[in-house]
Amino acid sequence: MVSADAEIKAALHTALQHAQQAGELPAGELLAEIPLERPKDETLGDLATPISMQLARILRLAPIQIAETLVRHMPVLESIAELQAVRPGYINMRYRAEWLTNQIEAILSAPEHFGEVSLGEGRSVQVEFVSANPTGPLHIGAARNAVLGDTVARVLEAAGYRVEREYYVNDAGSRVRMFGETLYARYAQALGVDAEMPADGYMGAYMVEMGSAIVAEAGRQYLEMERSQAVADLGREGLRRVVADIESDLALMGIHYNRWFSEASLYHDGTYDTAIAILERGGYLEQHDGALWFKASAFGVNKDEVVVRSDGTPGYFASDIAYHYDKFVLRGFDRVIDVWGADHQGHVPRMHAMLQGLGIDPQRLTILLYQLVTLKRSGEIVRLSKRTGDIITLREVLSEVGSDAVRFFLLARDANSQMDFDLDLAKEQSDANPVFYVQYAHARTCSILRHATDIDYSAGDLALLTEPAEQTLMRRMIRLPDVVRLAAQNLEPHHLTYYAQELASALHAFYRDCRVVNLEPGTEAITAARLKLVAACRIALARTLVLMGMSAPEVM
RNA sequence: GCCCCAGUAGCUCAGCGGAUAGAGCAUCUGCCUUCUAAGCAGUCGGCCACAGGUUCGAUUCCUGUCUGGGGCGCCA
Repeated sequence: MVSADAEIKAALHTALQHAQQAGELPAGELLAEIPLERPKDETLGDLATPISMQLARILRLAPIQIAETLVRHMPVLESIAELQAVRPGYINMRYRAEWLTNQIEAILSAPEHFGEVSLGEGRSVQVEFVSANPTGPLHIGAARNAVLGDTVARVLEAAGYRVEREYYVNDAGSRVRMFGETLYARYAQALGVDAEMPADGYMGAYMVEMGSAIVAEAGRQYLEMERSQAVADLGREGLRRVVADIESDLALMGIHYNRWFSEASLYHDGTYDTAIAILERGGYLEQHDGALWFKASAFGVNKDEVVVRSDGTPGYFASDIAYHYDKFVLRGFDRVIDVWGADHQGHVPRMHAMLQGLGIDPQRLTILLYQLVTLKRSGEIVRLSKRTGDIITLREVLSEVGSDAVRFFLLARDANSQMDFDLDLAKEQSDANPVFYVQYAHARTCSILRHATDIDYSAGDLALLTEPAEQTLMRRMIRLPDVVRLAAQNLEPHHLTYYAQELASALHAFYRDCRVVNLEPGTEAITAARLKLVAACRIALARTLVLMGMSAPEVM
């Protein structure tokens, strides 16, 4: 699809040069970047540039005078029909009708690609998200991570990146041992043995259930082997089950990973040793107080970080070093995005320092932080704790609220802003819910098209669509690529939710103002044109919903 | 004490240095014999937390203050 923006910016540049050569504008430095914006008020125009205001000081002329001069020198454009210099000094522009309808035709000729932009140019990016400890079911707090990560991945795919989704399975370390101990106790209890729960064990009911389930399948065999062996084996078996549950929970939200990466594998295949040796060679490791430290202070970070504890076991940072060495060096991703809750925010500088220590450009790693979600039920904040078992699981919420609503709600806010997720509200909101508003618009387009199954509208002439509602709808539709670009550039998928509502709104207004399927004689041409528009709009709505990971129902 | 995020309509929140600051919900008022009323139209509602600064121009950038959340472990 032709980029109107690029064409216009180039033309403004040309106009400026011509005006200067003609002596109508004084010589002066040109702006590095030509600003182009979409007026908030759609009646002002489709695009506008405040360039004259920025040039006013450099050229020592009134903005409006510069704007008028530039308009006179603008070359003829494929995308723009009229230019107008107005009030403070804006140049407002309106799309050429033919260009606009061509964009709509383009949607119909490549439906599955509508909204795609070439930003990534085939570069590879790994998005690692959720990665919650596999010691219990996912709780609702993980959902924001899941939605953010998966939607960023979808947006980046649409923006031309080669994307891989990954879940980092923390299957090494002390928590996993504790998990095994807990499961051993629950397993033994299920067999009537009076086993004691470890002091810091996982108290949730799911451990009890898992203990019983393993008894049902495997009998007493773990009681008959050596205890430490049984704890290890049960831990591994329990982990396998929890990971399987996590996988199916996320699948319920349409989230599928390319890879489930084992933390423990980093220590078995030599990755850890290799990565640590690089830091050692660089002189970034230091032994003191019985532990091995990474000298983040060598990179201007205020605190060092423990790599190997004084008891000889590697800490989580040791794994992070090896894991990111694997991501960047062994697998060679151009970019990596780690999605983290804001409670881990303090570690970001040390992650970048560590990459520098490994000789990797830290700019290749983006740590996408999101503020934590507080969960409300009946107006009260619900505390979350895996240890006490007082949790609300993602699965519960999904069955109560549904994947589409969970995704939309969690996506609709900037990751940087805190949010309350009110369970009662999410459940109650059925018809007043923006989720249904958008999906209903899609269902409505399908409904219209069902009424026209006998009509061949392939030759419909979009030039006939001159009603304001038709014009507005077309303009909203072709904005999707801009939204994708914005969301991909800033890693801000929440823009999609606002766009979706605006697009749906335009469709509903069109439905009110313009009768589509009309069987009266003499209306064939306009009916065909409108059907074509509706068909294209259905694609735009469906693509938007798909980008948000939501379903696009044909009937509601 | 130091670091990070936020403070915009009654509520939940958008707003990439530019025009009269927007949406949904809530309030109030209209609109279904015609392609789905899960819809549409209208109404009410704002010292953009506060104080300075930079700028032709600040809700947006900078500094400080206040308020809320998160962090400052040989936890992850």
